[in-house]
Amino acid sequence: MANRRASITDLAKTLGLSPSTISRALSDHDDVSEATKARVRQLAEELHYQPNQLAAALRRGRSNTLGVLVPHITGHFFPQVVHGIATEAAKLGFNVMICQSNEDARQEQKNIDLLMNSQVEGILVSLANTTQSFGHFEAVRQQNIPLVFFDRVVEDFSGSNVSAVMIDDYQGAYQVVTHLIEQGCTRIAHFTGPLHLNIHKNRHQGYRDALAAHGLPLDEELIMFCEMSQKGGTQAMRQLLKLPRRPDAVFSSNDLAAIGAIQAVKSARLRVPKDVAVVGFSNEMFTMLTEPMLSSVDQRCEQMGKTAVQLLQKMLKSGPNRQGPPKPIVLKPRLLVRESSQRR
Amino acid sequence: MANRRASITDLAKTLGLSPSTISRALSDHDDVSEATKARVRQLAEELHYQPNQLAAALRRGRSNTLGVLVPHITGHFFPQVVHGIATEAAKLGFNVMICQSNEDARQEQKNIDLLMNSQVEGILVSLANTTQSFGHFEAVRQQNIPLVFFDRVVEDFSGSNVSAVMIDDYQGAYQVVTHLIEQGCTRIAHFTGPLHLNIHKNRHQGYRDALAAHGLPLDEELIMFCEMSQKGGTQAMRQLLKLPRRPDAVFSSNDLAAIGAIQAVKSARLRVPKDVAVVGFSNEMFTMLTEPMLSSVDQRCEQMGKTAVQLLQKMLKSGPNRQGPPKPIVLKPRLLVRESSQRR
DNA sequence: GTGAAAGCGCTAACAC
DNA sequence: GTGTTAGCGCTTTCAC
Repeated sequence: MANRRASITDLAKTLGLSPSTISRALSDHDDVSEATKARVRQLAEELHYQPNQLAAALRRGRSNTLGVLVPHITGHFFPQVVHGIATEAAKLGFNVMICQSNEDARQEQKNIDLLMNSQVEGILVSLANTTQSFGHFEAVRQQNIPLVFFDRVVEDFSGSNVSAVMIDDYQGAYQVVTHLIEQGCTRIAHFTGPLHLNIHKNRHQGYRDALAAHGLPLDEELIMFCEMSQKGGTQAMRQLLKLPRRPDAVFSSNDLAAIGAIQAVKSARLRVPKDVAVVGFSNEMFTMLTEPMLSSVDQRCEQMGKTAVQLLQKMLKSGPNRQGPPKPIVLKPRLLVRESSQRR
Repeated sequence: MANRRASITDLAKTLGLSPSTISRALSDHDDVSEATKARVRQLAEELHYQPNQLAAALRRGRSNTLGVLVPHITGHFFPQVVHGIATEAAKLGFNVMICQSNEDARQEQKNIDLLMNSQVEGILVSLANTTQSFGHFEAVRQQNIPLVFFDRVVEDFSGSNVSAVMIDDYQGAYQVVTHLIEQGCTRIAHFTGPLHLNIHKNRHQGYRDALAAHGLPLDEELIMFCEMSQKGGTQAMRQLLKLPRRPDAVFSSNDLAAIGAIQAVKSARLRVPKDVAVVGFSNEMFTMLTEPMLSSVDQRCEQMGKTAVQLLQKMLKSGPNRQGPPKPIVLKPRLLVRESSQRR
């Protein structure tokens, strides 16, 4: 019943040729006559011959597969990056194996092993947020399997086949604040999450530096450490509006809290952006749905995936005998100015 | 330089044992002495031995890998389903290879071939919307590779190793309309996209039948064929509000248009849900962010992915000698009543 | 232009 | 308990 697949040996027997000739014909090798190629191709077609990639990969020592390890495939960011990875990988002729660490260091380790056992040719990783030690990547480095970290990277992990792609959060924040200043805002508040997370730390620093660069004073009471949810944003905004001198703008470290801020401003009968301009971060899908539409920062998720694959490809092509690994790439985020911050 | 990986043969030589013993020891086979197992394991550890899955898979004729083919990994729905698939597959010990058809029938075909060549043990597919013919699935059926369609299924494609998972759109719509009627609404409008798409057709039918079942008249002027975007929803709602007898509720076939409707109602100085109750479909992330929060229908995306994998597993375990394939599974959607439709 | 032969790394049937 | 042997399906030298 289970119609065994036709193999090269089968084709060979049927045509009275040797397996090697069949193999060569199928891969369009120069030194097979056109006539033979034609016969082979036709029979392959008829029998629905499907080359066994496993066998080919084993023989060649190349699996043609890339491994991807992400914390999860939910929310806004990772699906988009994965989409970018899958698309670029397909373009370059790679298959993609995807694993999730579920933000768990142990699963991350197991998945790294799994990917290596599956003989992937390269690995793309975004770290689980519980990962503290990096022994499991040591093995990857030792085997000289090209490794690209994206977004959540190990800063001090280098090697001849290791690279990284990140987004410049600092720069994104800096752009936001500069933009707000250009719109005439002078008391710019900042919503941030815990600063031990890089994304918040860098955005926070960009905020401070942009203020300083434009000669604006830093008012600590405008910096709100809040839960970065809609509710958190609403609460933080309510507090700010009670200040004797209330802010005329908010830069929120994510979009959710920014939306909360807009809602709080509106329910205080103030106007966005006239009384308070608001800018978020990440360019989530729903930024287009609010009234007014929320200005935000595009993190170029797909580009990140694409770039990560390209880095991998570069390492694969040049082999380990090279002047160091490709430099880490830092993507420039794009400020998207929408209604919530456009005052003139 | 490229530290070749240790192989079973290497372990065998080092320990003065035969490869088969090593293999058995590593897979914890009963008839290897504990002493030997211990020695083998220790050496394996030391040398960072990683079994070559490719070779094992080739030999066993089982790759331990499932293939997933989706139109794309963007938006709300597919990432969630893929997440469900990946999670369940990992739980059952499968790797997952993911491809995107980009809504293109030709790429779909190529990817199916690719997955088969990669010797996946089963395939999960959601059809590209351009797919008209199904020859490429014929090959899968012939090879007896278990195949599960999810969400976008081929209705009349059956086989001993083919099954499907869908969501009951009709039922979801029916629930929505029943709920609105229970809230006291009597003139319930419906926003729908083109009816040649199954999702819209079924939701539309659910709408009609629910009205009829509760003895409410069907008013064709309340059925709006509109673009299912925020803007489309706004425009459709504006038109409806101009009617002599305006509707007191809207059931939109998706969330985006529902949000548009809410905005139109609000800017007409009417209130949601008091004057017009609104319910969407799909339970997108942003339904929680609107004011009032949007009632919607949860499509149970993750559950769909999980169920699809379980169906595959069932076919794999029982083999082809069975009384027909597992029955297609139709998931019951869940109505989530939020503020936008709660009138009492 | 084609064939013979070896072997990728692993497993499993069969010996002892 | 352990070893011997063969082979999964393919590619690739080396021969002719």
